[in-house]
Amino acid sequence: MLSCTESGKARPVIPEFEQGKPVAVLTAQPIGRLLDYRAPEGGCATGDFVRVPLGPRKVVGVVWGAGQSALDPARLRDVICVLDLPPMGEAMRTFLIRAADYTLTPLWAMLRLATRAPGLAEGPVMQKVYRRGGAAPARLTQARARVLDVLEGYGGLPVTMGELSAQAGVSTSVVRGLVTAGTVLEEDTPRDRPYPRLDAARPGKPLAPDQATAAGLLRAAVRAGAYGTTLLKGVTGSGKTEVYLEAVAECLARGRQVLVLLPEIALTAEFLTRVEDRFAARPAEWHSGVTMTERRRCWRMVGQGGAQLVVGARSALFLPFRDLGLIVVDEEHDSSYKQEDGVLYNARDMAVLRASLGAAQVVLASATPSLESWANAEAGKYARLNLGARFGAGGMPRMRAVDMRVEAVPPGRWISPSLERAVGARVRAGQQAMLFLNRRGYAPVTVCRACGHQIGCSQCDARMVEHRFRKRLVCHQCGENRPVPEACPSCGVAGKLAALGPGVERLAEEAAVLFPEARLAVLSSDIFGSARALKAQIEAIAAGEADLIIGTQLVAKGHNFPKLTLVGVIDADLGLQGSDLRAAEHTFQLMRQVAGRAGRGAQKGQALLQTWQPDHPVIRAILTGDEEGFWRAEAGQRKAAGMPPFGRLAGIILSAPAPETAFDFGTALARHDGPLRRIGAQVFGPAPAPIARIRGRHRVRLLVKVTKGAPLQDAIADWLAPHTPPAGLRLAVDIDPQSFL
DNA sequence: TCATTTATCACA
DNA sequence: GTGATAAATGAC
Repeated sequence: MLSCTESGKARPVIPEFEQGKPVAVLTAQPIGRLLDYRAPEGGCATGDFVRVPLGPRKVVGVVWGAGQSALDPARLRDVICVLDLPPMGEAMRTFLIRAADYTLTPLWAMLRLATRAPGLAEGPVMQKVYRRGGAAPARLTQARARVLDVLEGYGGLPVTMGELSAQAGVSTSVVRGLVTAGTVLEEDTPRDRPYPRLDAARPGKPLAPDQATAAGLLRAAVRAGAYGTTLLKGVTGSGKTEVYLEAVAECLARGRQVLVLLPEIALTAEFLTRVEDRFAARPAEWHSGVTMTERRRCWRMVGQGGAQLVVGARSALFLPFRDLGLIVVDEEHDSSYKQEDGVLYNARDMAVLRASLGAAQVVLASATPSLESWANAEAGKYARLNLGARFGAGGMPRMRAVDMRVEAVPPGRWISPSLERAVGARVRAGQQAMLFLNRRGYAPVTVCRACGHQIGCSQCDARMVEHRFRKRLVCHQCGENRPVPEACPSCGVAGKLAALGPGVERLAEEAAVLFPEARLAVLSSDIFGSARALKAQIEAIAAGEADLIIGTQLVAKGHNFPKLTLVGVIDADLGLQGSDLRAAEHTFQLMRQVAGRAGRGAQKGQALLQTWQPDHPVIRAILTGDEEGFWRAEAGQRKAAGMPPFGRLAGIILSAPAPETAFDFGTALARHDGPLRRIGAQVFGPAPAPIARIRGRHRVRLLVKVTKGAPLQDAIADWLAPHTPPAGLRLAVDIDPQSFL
């Protein structure tokens, strides 16, 4: 049904824009301006979702204000109708405008993020449901009795035809017959049903004293009903989740909505169960994995107030919340909060923006906060709460470096004798051990021993990584893959290709030889086809169905393995190398998290870090656990260099099929840097972007660096405005880039 | 985004 | 000139 339905919702008697008056409409189409239409019958108002004609098509838009075009109003086309959706409020419109300005993204692209749900233009879809009626059946056959039994089991709740007939094991005609007889009632209900109420009054788990204090402060902040951001820092296992669930409870009790952002879909399942335990019902879910129907339900219910709590990925920030009182950003340091394709935004920063416009609270939770958040807390912009105590006898694991310079590790092997002994001991004692290596596949490099050629990707500049499990060479940048060749593609000599360096698959091979009696489990994102398979594997491991876990990055994220007592980091130096300023921060966070996996149960955990540079400041900070010292040292270095968070950066990424196109345009931009110099900004580049070639497109990057507080976005807009990119060249501005040289 | 218009090019 | 195809354009 395509009609714009009337749900009988009362519209004001005198509309803001009466029929025929010109109104400006924003659509999600790539048009750099608002389009004017005439208000429809019954009029419309600012914020209304409308359906408008655009060329030969009909699209969804939002009334943005009074018409402004110089066109003769009589020649404007009519708004087709006002959609039966709650209008977009002032706060949400401001949020979209401010987010667009901040990220230098066109407003229409922001609206697209905010309307990414199917069937917005459609009226509520109805569904037939059945329940027990009054009249007794004239004839009670066996089949009919089974239907009534099933209905009895639902205790008066309505059931769908599909469910009813399947459960009773009868055909639909049996139910039909009962409907005609009046024994079963048929009713229409909207398909998009509200989510079950969460019981905010339900008491939570008992809290340790420091948890209770933190929870109390968060509750008070929520109760105040004003904007504020709190950095909730607590080591792994310190009970951060319980603490912020108290703030969630407070917010729900006050009748305001809550959004909890998680960095990974894989983490939602576990979190949903925790919410169910705490509030006796499951919340709404929003991420790329949910079905279209569920998406529509979620979007609509969030807007109507039929969803109190949404658990989701970063894009959930753009849902049409009616009254959002609290946003929790869990694992706030996680780099996946930064969208790196399409609209470039950082969900953590956008959460703060949205909250500040809607008098909401933000809780940034992490064991290893980002330097940005740490600095904001130091500067007094964010409140800061620390959770120290840790449940169980564990405590933070004992950490020790394994100095690879003195260990005798034969070539082609990566597990040092010290680590081997430690793992062997744990496995024999019936405990779990984990080997961590942040490299997927079998070997990162495949080289020809005859000519020295390294097999690279034909589309990117990356090297192809051998995946022996899949018997293919895979490019980790673009996903291109092909079978492992017999002969070298460069010199044609057969049988001389050799795998260099370790990947998790190869590590698993080595471990299988060293610990033949141990049950191995390899956790790598590319081995599992689906999130469900991965989840099943994680649960099996947690239940103790493996002795030795070998994993990548994936294992560092919030999974709980109670029997795990030893973590061995194969190459702690990975990530320290290279000139990325954030490398130290990332390594620190990753190692601390991995180490935090060990000993969450009753056993004391241990972490061994294999390193070639045990004196490196980051490694030392990890080992001594001197976090504050690490942050302070890192902050000092950044400050001295004028780098984020003490200075600001923007990346300009130019991509084109031919490298010269991008380079020439970049050079032209760099030469005309007047608007940037006016605010004291410097331009660096053009240089090949961190990923210099993706899917056949060459990427070049310029970096703009400026002191904090300068009007960076305005200057960049002025700077870019006079330059028209040549055909085939794409330009993207990345404010606050995640990685910089 | 997408349908339509306009420019471009190889070839007769 | 013809037709096919690629690039450019405008949408109220």
